[in-house]
Amino acid sequence: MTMSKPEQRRKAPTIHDVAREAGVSRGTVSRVLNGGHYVSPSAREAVDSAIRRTGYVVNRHARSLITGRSDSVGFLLTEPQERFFEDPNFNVLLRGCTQALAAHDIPLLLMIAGTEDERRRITRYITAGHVDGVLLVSSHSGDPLAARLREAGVPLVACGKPLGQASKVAYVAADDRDGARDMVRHLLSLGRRTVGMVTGPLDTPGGTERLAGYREVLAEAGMAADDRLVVSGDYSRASGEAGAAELLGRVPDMDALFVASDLMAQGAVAALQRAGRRVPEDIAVGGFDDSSAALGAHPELTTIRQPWDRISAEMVRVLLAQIGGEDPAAVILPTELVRRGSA
Amino acid sequence: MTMSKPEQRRKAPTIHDVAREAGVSRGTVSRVLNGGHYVSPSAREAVDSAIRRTGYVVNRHARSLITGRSDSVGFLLTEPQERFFEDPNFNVLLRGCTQALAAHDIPLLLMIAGTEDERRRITRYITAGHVDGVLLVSSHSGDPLAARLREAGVPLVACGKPLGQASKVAYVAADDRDGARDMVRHLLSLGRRTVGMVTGPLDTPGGTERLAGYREVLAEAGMAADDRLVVSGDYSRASGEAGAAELLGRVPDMDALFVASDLMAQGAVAALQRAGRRVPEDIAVGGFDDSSAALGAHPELTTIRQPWDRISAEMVRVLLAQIGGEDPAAVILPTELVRRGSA
DNA sequence: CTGAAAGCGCTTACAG
DNA sequence: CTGAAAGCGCTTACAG
Repeated sequence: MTMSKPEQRRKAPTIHDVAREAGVSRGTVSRVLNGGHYVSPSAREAVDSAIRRTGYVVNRHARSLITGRSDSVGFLLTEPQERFFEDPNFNVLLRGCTQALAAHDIPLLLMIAGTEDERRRITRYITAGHVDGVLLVSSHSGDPLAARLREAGVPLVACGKPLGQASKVAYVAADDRDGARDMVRHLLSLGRRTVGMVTGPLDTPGGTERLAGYREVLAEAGMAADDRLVVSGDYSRASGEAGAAELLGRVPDMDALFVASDLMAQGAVAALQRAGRRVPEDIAVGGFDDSSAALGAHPELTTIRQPWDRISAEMVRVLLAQIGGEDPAAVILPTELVRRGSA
Repeated sequence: MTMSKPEQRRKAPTIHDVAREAGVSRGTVSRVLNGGHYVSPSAREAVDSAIRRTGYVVNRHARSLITGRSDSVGFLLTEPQERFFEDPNFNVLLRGCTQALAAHDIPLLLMIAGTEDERRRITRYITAGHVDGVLLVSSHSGDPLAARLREAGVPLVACGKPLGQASKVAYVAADDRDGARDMVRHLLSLGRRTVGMVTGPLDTPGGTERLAGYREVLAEAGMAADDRLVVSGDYSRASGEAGAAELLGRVPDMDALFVASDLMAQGAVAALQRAGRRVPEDIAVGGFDDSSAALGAHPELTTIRQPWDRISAEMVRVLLAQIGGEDPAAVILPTELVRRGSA
């Protein structure tokens, strides 16, 4: 009559077992669990030891039921999924947020809102209080979800400045404009004089700000703005290829190209090489992100590093602060030029 | 005296409000919520309507407290993180699992166990019952986490066959060996005669099975096994580059190369080209995965498609079945040859 | 500093 | 089919 199955999940010890073991009341155990205020050193010690002996782990459901908090956070993706999941930045951000939350013992719930149906379901889930706050990844403006969640009073922090929003949404972003300036200055410092650009989507901050930085530096340098040198992409590799080919057709003597993401730049390099141009000899190419795509290009990309580790850490910090009652805040982080083979 | 802040989170309606509104008892509302058994049509209708009017959403914490289930699932990554987050397959798998679970209204908790500390914390969290089951992504054998969770009786399904485990672990995998056979046959059908291979890590099923398939086909074709033609990688792009360079040094007249992942194959193509070889004219290259890395290579990779959509859907199905009391099951899914420019 | 007690919002036998 | 009641495991005023 031995058990042949894997060990049954035994009934877990409760606060009651710990209290009995420690010779105190359940209230005292709870106080120890919640910061140890108003507990004598001896009681605290007895409880700590009883917790170790019993292997007690708090039942989060019971706790949440009474506190009204879930002690969990949602990571919400509202971009059309294909693009984001193709984007190497996404992984870094997701990992960073997961680990920053883990340090606070807070689980991350991954939510993907691609369709209107999913948006509805997720909105209901979130506003029902199943998460305490939301890390929002959605670079496009006019996202209805952000507005709905704001109205419902859900603590929220966006990755990148939400363009269309009332200014009250907290966000964390790299300094896109400054990064773009650094890259274009670098291209000019190489002696290049005809600098094209493939932008990101112009309804995103990365799209408009990086373009603005590009224009500022050209203006500083006394170069006339030339719209033929600018084309828009959508952050996909394919749009980088198409954009570079288009520009080459318009301005064959272009000798430098600033591409607003590494993945697009990877595509751009391939298109330029296919057209017989050598990178960087004939045309220097600068990317943006310093994502893994920068190493997948040949030559490897000179690019602008976005500090994703810090971005994710700050997103979590700002969100937890809001959950704790502080006001929304905006955080802008500096970028850095990374030189490799392409420019 | 108007409110200037975003709308306060009002107190959510409870089952009690619904009962009052519908003119029934709380027990009846609960029965409607849990499948509607033993409820008269009229009562059910009254409850449904009351739920709509009040905007009631069940409080999952209260439910979980009594049912003992969390109605959530963990997605656990135990690979050293760098490699996985570099792997484009990961995104597809994670998205697929999230969406398959969402269809059941079950949230996915993302867990990353890179260090021993994290492993301990996560084990405690899971065995405390905070998730009902675990989707495990860990290609290496001898992962202590899988064993610990099995012993604790936690429903579990692995992505890929767990090599070192007792046979009792459920898993879902593509048919690695068969896919490798298809690729090598394809290379031979092109008239190539000196076929090298860069394998995956040999403590993973993808590593050993794809190598076994390669050897089988060469043996079938009556070709002598030649260890100089085989080198091991670790699924990183860099290891693909190094592997291809190494093989070229050993066997300069190699005219085909099978690489056990697209990301490694991307690196291999770059290394071959750097060595002055044309792909596919001088040397045909076949990858494995049909991940986004296949499109990032130039030429684009001929590869073996792993059916990630089906893999993730099956992982979720098998896990939910286990949570529902069924025995662990293994599912093997067929692969498919995808022809592109590299072979 | 500590204990006894109320209560969070549900589900589920138990009677009827 | 339905209601009244117990109870899941916690936290938090309230007295002392």
